[in-house]
Amino acid sequence: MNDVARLAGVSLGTVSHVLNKPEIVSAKTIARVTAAIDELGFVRNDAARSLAAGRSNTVGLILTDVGNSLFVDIARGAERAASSAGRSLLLANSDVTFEKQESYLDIFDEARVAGIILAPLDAGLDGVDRVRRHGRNIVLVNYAGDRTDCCSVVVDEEHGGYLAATHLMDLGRTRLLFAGGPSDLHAVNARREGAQRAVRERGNGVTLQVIPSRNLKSASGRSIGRQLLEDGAIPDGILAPADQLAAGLIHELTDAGVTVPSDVAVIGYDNNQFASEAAIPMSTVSQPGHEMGEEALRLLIDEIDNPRTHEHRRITLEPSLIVRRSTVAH
Amino acid sequence: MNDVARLAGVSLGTVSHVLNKPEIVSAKTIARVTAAIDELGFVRNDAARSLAAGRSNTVGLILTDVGNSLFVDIARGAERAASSAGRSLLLANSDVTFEKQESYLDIFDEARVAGIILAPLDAGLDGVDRVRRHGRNIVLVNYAGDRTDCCSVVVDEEHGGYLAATHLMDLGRTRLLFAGGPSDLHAVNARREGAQRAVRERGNGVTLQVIPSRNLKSASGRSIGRQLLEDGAIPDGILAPADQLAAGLIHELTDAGVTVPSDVAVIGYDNNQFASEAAIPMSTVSQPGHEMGEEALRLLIDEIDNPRTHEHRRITLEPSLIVRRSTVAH
DNA sequence: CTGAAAGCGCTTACAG
DNA sequence: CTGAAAGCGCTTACAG
Repeated sequence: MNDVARLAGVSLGTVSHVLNKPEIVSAKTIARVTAAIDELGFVRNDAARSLAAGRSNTVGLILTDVGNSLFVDIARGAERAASSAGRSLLLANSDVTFEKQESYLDIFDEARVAGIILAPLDAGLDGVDRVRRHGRNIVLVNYAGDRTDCCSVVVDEEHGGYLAATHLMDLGRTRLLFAGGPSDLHAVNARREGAQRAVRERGNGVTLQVIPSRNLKSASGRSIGRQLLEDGAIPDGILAPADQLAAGLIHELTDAGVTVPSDVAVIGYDNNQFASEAAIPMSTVSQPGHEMGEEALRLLIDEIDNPRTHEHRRITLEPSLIVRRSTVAH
Repeated sequence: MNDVARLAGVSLGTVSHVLNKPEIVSAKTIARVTAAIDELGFVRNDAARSLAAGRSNTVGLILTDVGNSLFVDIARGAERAASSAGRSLLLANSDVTFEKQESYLDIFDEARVAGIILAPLDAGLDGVDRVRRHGRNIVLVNYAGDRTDCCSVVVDEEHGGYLAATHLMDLGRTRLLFAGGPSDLHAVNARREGAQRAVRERGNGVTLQVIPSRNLKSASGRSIGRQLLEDGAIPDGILAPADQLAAGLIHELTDAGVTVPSDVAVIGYDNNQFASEAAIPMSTVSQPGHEMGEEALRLLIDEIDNPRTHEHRRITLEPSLIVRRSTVAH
């Protein structure tokens, strides 16, 4: 920057002003300085800038699982909102690992980013406190426990379960199964409760069985499918709290000659990319990932820009039903 | 850090030494300093550290498309290698957009990261030059054009096409189709050439037709499928240069009553996550994403740590064939 | 093994 | 509108 100032024949401070507050600099000076910048190929040192300014321009986003397209959508939404707010967005993947989540929180904390958006694991929100004590702004997305001391963007998981169960009952299914999911996962519980409420409200002799599983992966779906086949008691409607799990289930059942959707209608959750690509395109409950990312970033920017007046709030978005051939033949 | 020094009763420099070169500090001092750090909840300011040290500890990775699980694998591999090298890895998603790729290069450049791993678009490698002129270390992954002035990790795409075609011929297929892909994409061309070489070497009256498409998405596969059905000339073996495209193709054909694999065997490319989850699990050519990420990070670290002795090289990894039910019924 | 001091490259009141 | 100068929080020779 010194070189730029010398070449342009102005002082250091003026170059800085051109970069940060061009509106207070004369057009002529701006032209001279930008010409010098181009000639020298100058790139501002962001470390020095952050240090001197006491704040950074970048925002960090920690995702639970980039293998799940929901989080990719969140990232895209956040990225769009960030670039229209003139901020850069850096990503980190905690890969469903608590230690990595904590480690990335610390990395962003050390980097003195302007703020952090965290899609947290159920495992614990301790890191959030640690980072907030250092004055870091943080917004939670996708899961927020019962925290009200920071902003969050969540989806009404209970309603998602309700939508799925209602859909199956509308199709005349009466022997329902909520298949899979660890029972210590908040989202899974909420989705199950929504399904149970739908069945309760509808009454009419509809039953809802529940079979938990260790995780939400395809293999869990397969093993539940095997179990159903062994017991010989196949339900006529299945709700799975994850598309992957639903895919494994469909797989196992159709391999054994069970027909989807006529024998059993199956609905997943998350509207993952592959849900529409499967040979039997999958009905699912879709979460508005883009919107989640955008809203989260907007809340964060508000907190950064208006530290005084900012009020923490929780935005709850609604999931939507997507009907494909795993529940309704065409 | 000043507060830490005061509380521990040592000088600033000593605190810094405890953090960076504990081996030259006495055990007693280390204990006192770490106690003070814990008590104060001190977190080192990375901007100041980078500025003073003249280098950063973090490495940036720019991915083409986090929606493609190949890139997620690359990120995981790089992440693992980074953490075992004591570096932090920050991700950015260029989302198959040239402007975003360039913008993230600049962001990492401004941040003075220790190095950048770029999975570049075919569109152009100009940004690479710009960033290298600023002394930034950069390693290319997945595609490198003909650059030899920086390290790169690529996969033998031609061999992948060869593997796929050979597999189909081994199954006795004689009327092959290389389906889809824009012909200006390097990877697509290389895969097609590999397939053509396999057919040429094998001879034996095997034919290989080529139908290009605008992109590699599922919809392109569907439209090629429709075209084949209209023409009434269904090949008995299809190679697609992307799993998504293959999925669309399989979809369209099976909907019309064509049986996969008995009527036509279909093989995709990339071993995306959904390839194994599909109702007809898909044969595909797998690229060693984890290894690509690890090797790229290793090359980068070598360049960072040994600026004098480092020699640029290109590592070419081999793809492998994964056989599933879209080519071989069980 | 420890401390004092210069310096990294910027930003930002402040004075003019 | 522009310039001179202090200071952001560290690292790192250097001296002891």
